[in-house]
Amino acid sequence: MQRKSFGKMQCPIARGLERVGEWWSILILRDALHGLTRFDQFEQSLGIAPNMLARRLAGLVKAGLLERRRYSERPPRYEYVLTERGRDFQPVIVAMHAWGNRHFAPEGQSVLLVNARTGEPADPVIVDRNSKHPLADTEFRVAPGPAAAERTRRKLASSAWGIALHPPTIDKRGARKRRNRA
Amino acid sequence: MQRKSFGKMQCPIARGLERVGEWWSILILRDALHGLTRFDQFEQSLGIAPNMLARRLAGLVKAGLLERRRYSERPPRYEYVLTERGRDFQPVIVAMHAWGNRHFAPEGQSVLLVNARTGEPADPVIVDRNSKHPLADTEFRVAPGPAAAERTRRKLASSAWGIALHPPTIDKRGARKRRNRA
DNA sequence: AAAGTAACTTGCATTATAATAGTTACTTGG
DNA sequence: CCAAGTAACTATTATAATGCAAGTTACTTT
Repeated sequence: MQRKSFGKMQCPIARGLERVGEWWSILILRDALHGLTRFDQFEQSLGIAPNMLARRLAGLVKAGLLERRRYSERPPRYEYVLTERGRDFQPVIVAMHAWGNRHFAPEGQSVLLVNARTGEPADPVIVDRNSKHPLADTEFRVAPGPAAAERTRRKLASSAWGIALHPPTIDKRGARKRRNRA
Repeated sequence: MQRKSFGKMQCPIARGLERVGEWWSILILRDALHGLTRFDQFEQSLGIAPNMLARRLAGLVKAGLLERRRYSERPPRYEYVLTERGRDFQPVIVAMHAWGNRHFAPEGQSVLLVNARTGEPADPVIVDRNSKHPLADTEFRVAPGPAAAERTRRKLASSAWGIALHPPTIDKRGARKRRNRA
């Protein structure tokens, strides 16, 4: 069956995933952000089959994250360089990096983010650019924007949507009378 | 063919993707972070087929991002609540949100992140917790950590790895003599 | 002239995803 | 007390996505 498309949902996360949500895509972007540009560099770094790599690179080019450009006329040779859109993906990579290190590195960290000058390890947090407050917990929530459709507004209005971390989900039915037992 | 596993790579991003990199998983986490907990809530919100949802929820439980717990004995009913590991995924969601809004909302933003008190729109940036400097450009780079294997060290040592944004990829071959033309 | 390199494409097997329908175990309304 | 409803799934069957291996093109190097 054809994979269901996220592209027509209004959610920006869904729209983004439509472009980078396939297997390999994010790892390719990781390598591109680390400076790789050539087909065989990606191939070696990832251990990916060439047909898959070709397909993913074409997809990322089509989505506007990479630009395919010829760096040699004869023989024809191409490289893949990040566009602004691709470079803007960096915060996602950094956030993934931090999360992965925190939760899936039981033997200790293998790849660190460090300050380029001092060499000291960095500890990435997301903050609001203006208030400088960390974007966590209950301080921030999602709200319908100017382009939100009616359906989107209803959805945002419904549940306890406050980027609710662990809302108390006590259900009446569970606690209620359990008469006909035995 | 069995999908190639990222779980044994040392990269924290790859390890994370092993857990959340499949179609739907990140959208499920988005909804969970917004307070959804029940099977049918996810089903409606996402428009996902129930078999897919069941598989993904089971996967996220197994990966330790969600906890499946009974909230009603008779009839047996279950809800899915985020674990700490799942809640820690929030920065990735927020970063994706910002990126998606910036690049894939040509009609204007539909879902905004706002300050819960003031209602003002937030502008998420990743900074280093200590230095407060934005983790972008050339200020930060990746480095091998204490648990890095030899292979990982070599890989990190090779390319221009500085989270290089747009390194000048001038190739000698392209510029070099093109003798036997015509 | 043979081997190497870069960037792919083709063919075919195996998995994953999806829509739909069915199942279990109750609760509720009339 | 019986039909309809609700919550949380499983089973079936189709189409697409993924993967490995091998082949191709067009040169460059030894």
